[in-house]
Amino acid sequence: MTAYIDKIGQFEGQEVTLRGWLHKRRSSGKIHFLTVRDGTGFIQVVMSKAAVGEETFHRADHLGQETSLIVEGTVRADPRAPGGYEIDVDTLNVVGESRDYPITPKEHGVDYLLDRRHLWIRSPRQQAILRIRHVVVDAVRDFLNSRSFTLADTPIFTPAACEGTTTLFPVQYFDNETAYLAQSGQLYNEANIMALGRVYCFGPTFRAEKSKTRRHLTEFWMVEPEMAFATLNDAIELGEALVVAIIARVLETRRQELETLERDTTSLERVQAPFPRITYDEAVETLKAKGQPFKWGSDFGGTDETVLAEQFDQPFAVHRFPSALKAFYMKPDPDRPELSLSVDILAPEGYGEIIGGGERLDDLDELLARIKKHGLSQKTFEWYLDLRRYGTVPHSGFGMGIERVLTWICGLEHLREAIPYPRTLNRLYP
RNA sequence: UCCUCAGUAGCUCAAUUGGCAGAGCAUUCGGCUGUUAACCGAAGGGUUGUAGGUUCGAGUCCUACCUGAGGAGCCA
Repeated sequence: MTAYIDKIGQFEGQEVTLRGWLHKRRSSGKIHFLTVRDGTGFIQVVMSKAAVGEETFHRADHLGQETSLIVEGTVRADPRAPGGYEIDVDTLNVVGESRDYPITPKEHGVDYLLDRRHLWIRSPRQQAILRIRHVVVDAVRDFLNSRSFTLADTPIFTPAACEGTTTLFPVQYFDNETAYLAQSGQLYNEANIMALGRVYCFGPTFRAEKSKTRRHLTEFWMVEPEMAFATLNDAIELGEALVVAIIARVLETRRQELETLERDTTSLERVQAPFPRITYDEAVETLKAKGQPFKWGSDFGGTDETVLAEQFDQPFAVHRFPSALKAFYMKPDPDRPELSLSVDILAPEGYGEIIGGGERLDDLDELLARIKKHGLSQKTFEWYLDLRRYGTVPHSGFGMGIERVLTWICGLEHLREAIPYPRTLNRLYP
């Protein structure tokens, strides 16, 4: 009977076949302790010379870390085992040898590990992160699907900048025209809601910023919901509910992984809607009161975000940023046109911005003026302008960075651990 | 692009004021029937990132370059 470690308790007292990899080996003269992992968990396999005989026992003398193997043995409950069970082995077969595995139980540097990311993901900590990532993605999709959102994927090759400010990756392939890798599905989402009402796109996003910080990747995953007939407030409420749903699902199903990561979950337990909300103006006042040198009209730096986050013990929303700070499609506040109907949701504990969005400009003439003012080509945006010509409606949405959310949930030091194969300024391998 | 820091054994690091280049882990060999970062004993393992310079003598000081990290700007 083939068994998997996460469900091994069902087989107590029974003979099972376990297929996996040798994680670690400890040995005495007449007993081997093999920690085996099979992709679902870790378990200690005990091999005594008396039970298996001289030949099998000596075959296990030199098993290297990460040797793939098939063991047959009896499941036994043991209070000494971290998972509650051990396996007393009868037979052991090596599937693939492994000599001089480069990632040892000792600590390694970041660059060394990233060069071996294809192996690093085998370690317990990285497995835990990737499992939680899966649950986050799953929770996002379930949440949006259950609220009548339709997944409508947006293109990766795009003809121009969605947001003029950031840098794009050019691709030379299409005749007479440079294509760029998408940095947002935003504009296409706006077309899609006019067909489907509520939509989201969920895929990789590319930013050619020369960012060298623990908060940036050049390729990252973003979910972007967009709603027709929706205000800034609707977008904030959706964002809150989404974050709450993700945290609840992770706490519900991935306790063990959070423990592996030694994540103190008390701050996650506190997360509930509604989040504290402050205006940009209030945020500036707070920063000044806390002695930060900050001028109205500039964007928050990393330190500013941390100082603001210290005021709250859960995620919080900052809304109504100056229009000059935000993309051309952001709708101005009717009461104060110098402000935009925009929102950022920031994670607590200094993890920074996880959501950015707002209400979109739905008036044709105003949008035309913005495009001119930003020096963008009207021709490129004709299709986007059509959305204002044929039955425009107020609409809102946001983007949420999956790795940023995961970094916060897992309490990671670096964003690059939150994605299987991180792409940063200087990294394209493996 | 700018600022700061780092680069020594396969890995993580040490090396006092410029004076014999070392430890732990990993590997190999030996020992051990309850280990779980196992332990005990032994062995092998080095062009100190690269190229110059100062000096009787450079891992250490100087110059340039390479690579990486953290941060700024920008953003999710």
